[in-house]
Amino acid sequence: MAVIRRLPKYYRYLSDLSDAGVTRISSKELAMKMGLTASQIRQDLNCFGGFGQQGYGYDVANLYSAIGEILGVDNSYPAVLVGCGNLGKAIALFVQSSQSPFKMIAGFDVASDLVGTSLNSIPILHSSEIGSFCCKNEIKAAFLCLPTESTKLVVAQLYEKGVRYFCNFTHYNINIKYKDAVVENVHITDSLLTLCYSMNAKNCEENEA
Amino acid sequence: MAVIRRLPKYYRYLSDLSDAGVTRISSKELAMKMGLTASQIRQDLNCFGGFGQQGYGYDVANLYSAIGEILGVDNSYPAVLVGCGNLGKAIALFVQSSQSPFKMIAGFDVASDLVGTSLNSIPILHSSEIGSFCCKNEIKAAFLCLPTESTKLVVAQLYEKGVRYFCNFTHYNINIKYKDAVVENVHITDSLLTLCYSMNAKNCEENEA
DNA sequence: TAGATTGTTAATCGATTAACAATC
DNA sequence: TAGATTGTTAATCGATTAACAATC
Repeated sequence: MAVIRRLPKYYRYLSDLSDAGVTRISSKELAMKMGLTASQIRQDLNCFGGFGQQGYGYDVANLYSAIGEILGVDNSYPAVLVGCGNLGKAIALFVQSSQSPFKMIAGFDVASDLVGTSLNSIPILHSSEIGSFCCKNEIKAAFLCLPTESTKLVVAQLYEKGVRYFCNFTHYNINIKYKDAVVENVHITDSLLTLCYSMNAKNCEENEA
Repeated sequence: MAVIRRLPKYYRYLSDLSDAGVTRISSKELAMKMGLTASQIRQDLNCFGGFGQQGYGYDVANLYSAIGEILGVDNSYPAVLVGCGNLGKAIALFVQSSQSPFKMIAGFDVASDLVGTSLNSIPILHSSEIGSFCCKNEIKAAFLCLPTESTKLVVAQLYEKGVRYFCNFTHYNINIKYKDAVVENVHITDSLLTLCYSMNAKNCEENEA
């Protein structure tokens, strides 16, 4: 649902507003800040209940905590990182630093110079231990930052042990085989090529003129 | 347009098929592999011309190179990286390694222990030089991997020197102020919270039962 | 009371799916 | 010719926008 994908954005903007000391905001103002329409914001927020007040607007602190609760930001789901290269490292630090709803409790890799070391206090184990580790620790979520070629096998192991939530930076399409897996794909290559398309289209325009 | 966002995906899958030695494919088969409908694929591809052949399907090599041309993958746009921390580093290597349409020619940072070093042969300069560097090298595209707080100022400098294409990993909303900037936002925090929402929603379901 | 702004319904728009004639 | 599969049109679905009555 498109609304749900916008909730984290609302949450971010409300956090900023709150930090800036703003206590109330109208859908119109928020729309301008976010680049949406006021109508859409009212429609979106009403999916989850009447948070606003006619003639007044929305109470920033109220709305912020309400959306936080809908998203479940106060959770601390234990998660694992598979692939501890540059991207994996960045993601791990990312997950640890911001008040994230995930707690990275282990990293996995096959590189012998990484196994046994740690990533900002997260231990890096050998990938052969993924299955037993996830089983023992009742892991539900995994971050996949490994090469696409190795992903199929890793996902099979994770799924078998009950992992159903994936933040997937690889190009392996998890949902084809595992219909009930919940997957957030982050395909940086696709963003790159989309940007490239725009530059290319612009070029063509200019050449025509 | 939704179709354009799918082009990079088609391109990826066709590349894989080509590597696997597949020479032709029907919309039906491709749909299954990609998790789309055959109808959608035919509709999408027809936006750019009749690449298929009735009764036969699509020629993989043909379609691959046609989409590559539409995307403009053979370009090599010079680009800069702003923010050379863990994420920036991962992105830089990313852009360099895969046959990417961008060529990262410089990185910028304010950290004195980074300035003067290099990132896989890309020189890291001090952020104060961004403007003059981009001007001199006619840079059109920038990758933003710096803290959100510093981004406003950096974008102002880049925009002033003619940069109009941004791959933005920060939470600064470029298009609010710069309407004609073309921006690909990659908001990992949002993906994280969306995933969290799903886990949370599942939990609630279970508690109700 | 008057002004502001929401909640909510209706209208519009765009994207996806279904169907089928065209054609290889 | 018969079978397969596209190109393309029409139908459906969902999401966005506009409008306005309700109400603080």
